Amino acid sequence: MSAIEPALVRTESELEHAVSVVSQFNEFVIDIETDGINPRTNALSWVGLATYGEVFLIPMQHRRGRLLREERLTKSGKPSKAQTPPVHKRYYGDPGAQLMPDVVTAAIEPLLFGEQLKIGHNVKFDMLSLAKYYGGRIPDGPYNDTLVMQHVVDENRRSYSLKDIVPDWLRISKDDRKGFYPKLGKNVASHPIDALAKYLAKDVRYCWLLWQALCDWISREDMWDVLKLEMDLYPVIMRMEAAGAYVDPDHLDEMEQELDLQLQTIERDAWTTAKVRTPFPLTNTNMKRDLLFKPKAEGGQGLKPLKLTPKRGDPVLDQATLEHYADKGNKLASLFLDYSEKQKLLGTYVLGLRTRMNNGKVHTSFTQHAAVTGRLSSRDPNLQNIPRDSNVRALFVAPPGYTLVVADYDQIELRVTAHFSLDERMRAIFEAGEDIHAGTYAAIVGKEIEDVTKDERQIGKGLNFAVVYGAGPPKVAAMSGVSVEDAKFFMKQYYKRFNNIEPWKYFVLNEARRRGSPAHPYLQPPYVTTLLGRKRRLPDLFAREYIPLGRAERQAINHRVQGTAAEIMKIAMIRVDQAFQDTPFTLILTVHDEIVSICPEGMENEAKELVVSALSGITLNERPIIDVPLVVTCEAARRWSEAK
DNA sequence: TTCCCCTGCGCG
DNA sequence: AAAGCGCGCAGGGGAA
Repeated sequence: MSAIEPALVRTESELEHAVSVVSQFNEFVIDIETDGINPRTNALSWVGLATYGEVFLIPMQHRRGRLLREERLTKSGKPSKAQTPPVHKRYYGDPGAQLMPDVVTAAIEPLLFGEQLKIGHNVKFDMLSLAKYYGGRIPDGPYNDTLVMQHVVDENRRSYSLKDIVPDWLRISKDDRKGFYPKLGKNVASHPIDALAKYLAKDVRYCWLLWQALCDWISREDMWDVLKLEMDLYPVIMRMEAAGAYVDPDHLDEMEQELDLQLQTIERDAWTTAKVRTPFPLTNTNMKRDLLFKPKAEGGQGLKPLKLTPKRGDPVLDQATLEHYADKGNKLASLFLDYSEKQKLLGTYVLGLRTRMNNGKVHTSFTQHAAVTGRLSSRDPNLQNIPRDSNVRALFVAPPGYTLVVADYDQIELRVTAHFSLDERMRAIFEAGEDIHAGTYAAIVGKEIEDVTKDERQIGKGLNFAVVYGAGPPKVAAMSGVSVEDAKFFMKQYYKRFNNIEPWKYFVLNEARRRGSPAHPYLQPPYVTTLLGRKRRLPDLFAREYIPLGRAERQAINHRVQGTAAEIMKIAMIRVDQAFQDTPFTLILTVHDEIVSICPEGMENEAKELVVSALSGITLNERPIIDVPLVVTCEAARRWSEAK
């Protein structure tokens, strides 16, 4: 490929030209640079655009021109001729004429808010950052995110950064990669304007080429339905991230103080127990190690290390070790354990939330490229693993004047299983609207569902988990509270009674293997699909050893079920978003089989009705999406913890 | 200092 | 014979 000559857009007429060229095409790549990673607070510093054969780079208020001269200083401050003195001073030229961000954002508005396809690598970040310049308006679709596209065609990659993907596409050898995509520091403003232009030109140009290659590949893989769902969901996710989740600030303060106090108490208690003269923080691992494992004569507890670190031979201080000695009655070990538990609650959830708060809200990122099955994931902060029975969930509240509306699917994965397996007995339980776990137990022992006890229902639950996750007798036994022998018996009965489940599993696995080539398990891997055709490629379905083989088989079955459930929820989210247009209702969170919205106080019933019908009335080709009823529970609550 | 891997634990 | 899927984050430990 020929070298890219970055044409900098510095004047209004150049800007007008750039926009008019880009607007002639149906699609374009956009990539922006900012001074920070928080889209709600960062400032725009560069816009890069690419389309058929064209690249435009628009710097704004970039202060460093070309690098004129480097001065190397010794520590004493004197100029030095030595080869690599540690301190540099650099002199830069005039960066030249540039446009103001307001002028640029106004000019590109028709590109963003028009009908053209907007392409970018994680373009969500760019749009959320730009929304500030349009009074918070987030450009609606159509979008193509090359990050999501890459994940659709190859879900098993470790990295999805442009820097790692593009060289694969262009077949750049390992040795040439460093020079091919030079690493620029995070701080955009610190680089000379020409260096940054060169870098950004590569980014937008390669993103454009990547998009073209990915379009072909998605066609080849026949996965446009999957991509369409992801890209229809894209603006919905952006709106959710922008809306954010409200956190009760007073409650957060209270919890922080309470945990602080508890930590201090534990710390003081530990100092007394250890009989130390000088207080030390209970985060100090070396100190804790000494106190537990040094002989009593040296002020320690004289415990025997359970295992040692491989390199230095220090005693390991992990949870298992601490628990071992805490169980034996060592007070210090149990105090250390208590401390780390509270520390985790305080650090991960309380302070973790606090540092990410913005005007009373936290704005998570939902990623579409993290889960191999196609589930969404949530990060920075992760709002999908908030503890259920601690007080943390109660921190999430509706804003003043609003109520939370929380809806979730009942047993969606088992309903999907019933749909795919065509198991009549399993479907009958759902058709009759009965409790699946109790119904499962009743079916295998042949008793009435009304007579199933709580303990027996637990056995049914364990068996149902075993179906979806592929758990073996020991796990089923542990979950059901029965012996391994009994678990084996129940499982055997289960597959006898629900007699289509096992054949269905074998069918899915055989179908997957037929799609692959045993001779080339990586070039042409076996794969399983979801309802819409999302693939999970599993080379290990051809493994000869039973551990990886067994794992791959469990992953295969689980993919079809979990991935399809995820698709149903994604369609539901799009429908909720549509139903919420021109209403005061807002979708704010999703946790796999649950969605959380807010609505003005007093409008709960209307909101609930919209949500329930959006979730339960999903069709595909004018038929219900699965042949098993979708049951939704929905309730209004002041705090997230108060729902269900 | 920064990055990577591992373990443990929170959720569905 | 043995057999739990999918995530993200914090902390420990080691490598660069």
